Amino acid sequence: MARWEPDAGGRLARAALDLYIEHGFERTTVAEIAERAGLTERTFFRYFADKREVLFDGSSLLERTVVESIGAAPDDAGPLDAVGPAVVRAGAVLDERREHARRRATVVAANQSLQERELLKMAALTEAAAEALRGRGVDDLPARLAAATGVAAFSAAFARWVAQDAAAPTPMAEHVREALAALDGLTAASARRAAVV
Amino acid sequence: MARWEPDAGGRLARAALDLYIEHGFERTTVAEIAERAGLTERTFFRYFADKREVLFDGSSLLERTVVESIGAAPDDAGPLDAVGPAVVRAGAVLDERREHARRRATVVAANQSLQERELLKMAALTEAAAEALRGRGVDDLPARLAAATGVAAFSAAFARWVAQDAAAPTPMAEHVREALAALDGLTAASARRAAVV
DNA sequence: GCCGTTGATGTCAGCGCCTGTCATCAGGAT
DNA sequence: ATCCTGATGACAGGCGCTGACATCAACGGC
Repeated sequence: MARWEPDAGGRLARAALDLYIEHGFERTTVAEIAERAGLTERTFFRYFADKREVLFDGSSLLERTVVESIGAAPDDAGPLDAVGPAVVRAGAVLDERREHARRRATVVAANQSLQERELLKMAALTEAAAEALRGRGVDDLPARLAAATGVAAFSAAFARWVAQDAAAPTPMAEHVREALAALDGLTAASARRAAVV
Repeated sequence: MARWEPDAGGRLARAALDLYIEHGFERTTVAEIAERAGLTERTFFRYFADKREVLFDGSSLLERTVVESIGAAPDDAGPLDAVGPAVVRAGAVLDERREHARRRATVVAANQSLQERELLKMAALTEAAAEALRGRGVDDLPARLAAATGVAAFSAAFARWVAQDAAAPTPMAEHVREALAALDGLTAASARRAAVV
């Protein structure tokens, strides 16, 4: 027989999300989370670096997905052509956990310090994508910019995916494709204008 | 005669930056900052929301510059054509305070929580730019994307501006122009590829 | 000139986040 | 049987940050 109840980290993460939704992030103490999970505050901090990080367990999966997808792009694909499908695949990952992702998003949207942490995760995702592009021989500056552009499309798509309130919501992956298409439209308009002038 | 020494906020901000550089952000307490400024800890928190915010006093100036510049763009300018010059002007603002900006950047680069705050300010800048674009009649999605793209160019330029270590450094505004040019190159390559396929 | 108001600052108490350190103790290895 | 390992608990303490109240020079109306 196991000495302790299994999956302490998972129990903590679930208790935290539930309490953040019930009472709000700031009005929830780490001691309360630990108590609901049947553990102590000290143990919480052995599993998660801080009170915010408990909501960001899945971000490494997004990062892996994007990096692998960039690596799997055809050799002759340009930076943007490698990043686009990668963020679409990342969007599909969120579709698989739609309910959890949306619950989590409502909590994050209600608290500035959580938004900061989310931005840091997006920045890490951007940096990982840029590194994957450099690994394909892309120069530093275009790699940074292509990565940032792709993540911007992902983020804009995420905002709209979360905001929609339909019975049959449009999948996140589709939102990402729309954002990428809008991006194409933007640059095409700019290029046309430059050509005219 | 004034009852107190003038410019309490400025004294606090200078003391904070100096101490963050001397001892590091985490190893500096708010009480130490206040003491150096000849004030108390409680007064520090009357001027700045938290220990990090004291480094981000100038961000509202960047935001105003970008918003005004977008508003001043020709009526027929596309979203990207309005955002590009705006972030170049924002870059010029940093050039005017080069030494301060670089000292500040080294502190921020050394601490994760400061990077989070910086990302939040960049997100606020992005949102302000998007709002300015919507005010020009641009739809929500392209406004978000154009704003994010411009800020991405600004951020990439900033990273390279800070990293350079030359006697006669390239101005930030020039770095921003290069980043915008690289963006054009990226999208042009992608469009060419799309045309071939 | 008196006096009430104003506003920047000080003082104090306290909560919650987070960390370092040591103790505990069931299960596995030798 | 003994030792070791690793997850957990217990405790103390520092620091960030907040609320509440006190202080007191300057200012303005009278």
